[in-house]
Amino acid sequence: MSEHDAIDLAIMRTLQKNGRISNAELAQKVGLSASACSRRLDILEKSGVISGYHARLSHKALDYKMIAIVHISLSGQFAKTLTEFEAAVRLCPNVLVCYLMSGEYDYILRVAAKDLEDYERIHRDWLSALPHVVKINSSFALREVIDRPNVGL
Amino acid sequence: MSEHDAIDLAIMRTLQKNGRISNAELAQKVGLSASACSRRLDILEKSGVISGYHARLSHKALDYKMIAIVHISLSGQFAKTLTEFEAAVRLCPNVLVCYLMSGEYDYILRVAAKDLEDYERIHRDWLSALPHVVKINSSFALREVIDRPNVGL
DNA sequence: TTCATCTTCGCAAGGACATTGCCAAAGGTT
DNA sequence: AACCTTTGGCAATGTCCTTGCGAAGATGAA
Repeated sequence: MSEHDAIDLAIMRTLQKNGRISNAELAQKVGLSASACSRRLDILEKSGVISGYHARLSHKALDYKMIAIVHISLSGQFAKTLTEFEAAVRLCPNVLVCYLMSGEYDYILRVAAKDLEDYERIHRDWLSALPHVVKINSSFALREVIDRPNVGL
Repeated sequence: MSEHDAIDLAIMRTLQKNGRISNAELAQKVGLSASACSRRLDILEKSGVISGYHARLSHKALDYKMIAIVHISLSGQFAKTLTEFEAAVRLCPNVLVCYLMSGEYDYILRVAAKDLEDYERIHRDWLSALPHVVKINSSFALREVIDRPNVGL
């Protein structure tokens, strides 16, 4: 594992805000020559510190206006049970986030839907069909207060 | 407001998966010449359909290995109460996501911490200090099963 | 239908950019 | 001091991005 100095952090911070900046401009912002900057960026990408770049699309354009938080309990905590559940949940394209959790519920999901009707379909065709589920609890987001891609550096 | 055809959708889908792809490669993937692709992309960006590009940083690589899901209840649902809470929570850099919710709890937060000790600090210095909070419930992620930036188109 | 108009494409060119090799400077170790 | 490792800058070459221009297709009115 490598150490990250101030320049690496500046590269990450800059690319977090503008992931499609040119290498030349990036180099200028962090105070390096283009070649040195390109090499450092290459290391950050290949080591997995920067795991990808993604366009952020306007919610309006995609019509996914509804976010649901879904708490799910399974019938047991056996490895096979968890594995089968996770394999199934990965197939649902509307599930943005899924965590195995400590506490009252086994999994927490963040699900995107176009509207309530769409969510009803997702719930019926996907969530209810997940294996080993004994309890599903859906809550709906009324407002998105924060949605940061990463921790503020 | 413009309509989006299959090519526009292909551009969005591609850039969602790889936001730093070159325009030449993007053009090839969607079946356009580089110039036509560049012009369409320009329109998508300037119209706000694509609102930005962001590098995705590995939380683990940055030593943020711990994700907590925090459920919070406030003392009331008055507009002033919500506004003050939201203004305060926005200041905490460790809060990645915050939704105002329907259901049992008022807010759900996703918080990144380096370790349990770090989370204890965040809880003490930030979360406990949020105004109008009457109940905080923290759960910890044991495993990240899915973390997608956007809905699969 | 026919013509005018608007849109969007592909092609070409020149200007910008990314990458690689090579060498020098800085820092650490024996 | 001598050596080794790391990392930056410069230069060159190949690639890429952008813009102007003309052509093809779509749209609408006479």
